[in-house]
Amino acid sequence: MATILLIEDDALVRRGLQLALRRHGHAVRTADTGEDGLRELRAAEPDLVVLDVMLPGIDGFEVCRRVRSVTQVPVIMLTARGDDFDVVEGLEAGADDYVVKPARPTVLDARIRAVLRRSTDPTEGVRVHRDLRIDTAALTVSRRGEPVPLTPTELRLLLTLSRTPGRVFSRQQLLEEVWEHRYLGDSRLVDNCVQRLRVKVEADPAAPEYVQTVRGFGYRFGPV
Amino acid sequence: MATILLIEDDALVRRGLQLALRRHGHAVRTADTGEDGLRELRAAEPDLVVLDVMLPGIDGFEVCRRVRSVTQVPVIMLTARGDDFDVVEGLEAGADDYVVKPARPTVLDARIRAVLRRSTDPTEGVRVHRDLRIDTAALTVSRRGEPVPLTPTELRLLLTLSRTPGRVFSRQQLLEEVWEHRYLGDSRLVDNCVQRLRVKVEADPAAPEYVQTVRGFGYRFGPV
DNA sequence: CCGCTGTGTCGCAGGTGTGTCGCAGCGTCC
DNA sequence: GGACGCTGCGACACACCTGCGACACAGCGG
Repeated sequence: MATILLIEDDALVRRGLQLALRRHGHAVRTADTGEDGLRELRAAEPDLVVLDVMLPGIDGFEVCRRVRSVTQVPVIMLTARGDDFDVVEGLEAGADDYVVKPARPTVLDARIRAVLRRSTDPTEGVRVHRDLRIDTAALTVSRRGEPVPLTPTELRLLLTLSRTPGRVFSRQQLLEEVWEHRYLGDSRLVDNCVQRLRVKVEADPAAPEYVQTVRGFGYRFGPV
Repeated sequence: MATILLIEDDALVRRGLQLALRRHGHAVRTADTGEDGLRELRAAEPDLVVLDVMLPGIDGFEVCRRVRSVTQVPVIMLTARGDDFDVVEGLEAGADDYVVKPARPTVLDARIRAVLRRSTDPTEGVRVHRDLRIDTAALTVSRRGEPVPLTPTELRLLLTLSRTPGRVFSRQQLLEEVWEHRYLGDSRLVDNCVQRLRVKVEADPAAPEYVQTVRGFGYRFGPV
C-alpha cells in the first residue's frame, strides 16, 4: 500500500501500531525520537508520517515543522486525550490530520487512507519553476506557456528530479526510481535520457538551468 | 443555508465577512492562504468558495484553477477596486462570478444566492466541453446538439475520465473504476473501449480532441 | 603538458506500446 | 426462438521510444 514512518516513543504503542498497520498492508518504518525520525525520513522517504505529539527531546510540533521544511510528505499527529493539544498549532505546524490516542488501528488506517487520497491528488499539483510548469496530474510540461512533448521515460525522470528540487540524485538512484530496477548494467542510460530531456526542456542545453550535472555524483533539479 | 469557504488573508475583512455571512444564515469556514484554503476545501467540502484575488503565496487565480481541478464547487472571486483584475482571466480560471471590494454583505449574499441557484439548477450535473455536452444526471451525451448513443461501458468510461478533466488515468485505475474489478492479464480491454468511444465522440478519432492518449501512462479527458 | 576519469553527443536496431480489425460468447428484446 | 448489439479477447501492424555502443570532449590531478 504505502510506506509509513511511525515516530512514537512508547515501545508498546509503537509495536502495536506497527503490526496493525502492517496487517493493513502498509510498509512501516519506526523511530522512537524526533531526531531518529528525521534521519529515517531522509533514509526511507515514506509516503506518510505518523507522529506522536509527546516525544522526548524535540516535540512533535517541532518535528512536524522540520519535516515540512524538508518535504511535502503528509503528516498525521497522534495525541493522547488530555494532552493540551492545540489543533490549530498542529495544523499550523503543517500536520494534515490528527488522531486521538488510544488510536484504534482501523480508525488510524482510515485516516491514513483519507490523507493519502487527498495528498496524492494534490501532490498531483502543479509545480512551477521559473519558466517551467510541470502538471503532475495531467502529466504535462510547458515552458513559457508552450507545451513540451516528453516521452514517458523523460517525463518520469523530470518528475523524479523535480519532486525534490536541489537534491542530488545518483545515477543508481535514478535507475531505481525511474527505471524501477529493470536495469542493472551501467551504460550511459541515465546520461542519455538527461540529454534528451535537456534538449526539450532547456533553453540552452549546454548551460542547463533545470537539470544540472553534479560531477562525480549525479544530477540535480535546478533552480532552488 | 449553505457551507461557504472564505479564503481571505486580511484578518479584518475575513472576520467581517464571516460574521455577515453567518447572519445571512450560512455556515462559514475560513482560510487565510491559498494552501490553507485548498486544505479546507478537501476537509469541509463547502457548497461555495469565496476567494480573494490578492493572496500571499499562490494567488487567487491559481487557487481557483486548483479548486477547479479537484471539484466543481462554484467560486466567487473578491477583487479590490483598483486591482488589475482581469475578468476574463478570472472566468477562465473557472470563477463563476466576482464581487468588487469593499463588498457590502448584502451584495455578496445576493451573488452567493444567485450562483447557488444557478449551480443547483437543471444545469446541475451537466459538463460542457467544447462541442461535447455530458449530462451526468440524465446520463446522456450530445455533440453539437446531436445525441450520441453510448453503451453503458463507454458511458462509464467517459464519465470517469470527464469527472477530472486533464488528469491522467492509468489503465489499472480505469479498470478499477469503470469495470470495478481487477484484471490480472493485460488485454487490450481499456484500449478497445477507448477506441469505440472515440469513434462515437470524436470528430476525427485519429486526432482525438476529448479522449487523449498519454503514451506510457494512460488516458486523459482533453480539452484542458 | 599529458593522461585519465567522467560526461556530452550521435546514430542505429530492436523492442515496447498503442491503434485497428475481426470474431465469438452472451444477454436482451422482440 | 431468432436477431441484434454489447463486450471481452486475440492477432497483427506500425510508429516511436529506448537502450546501447562508439567516440569526442572537458575537468582534474600529477
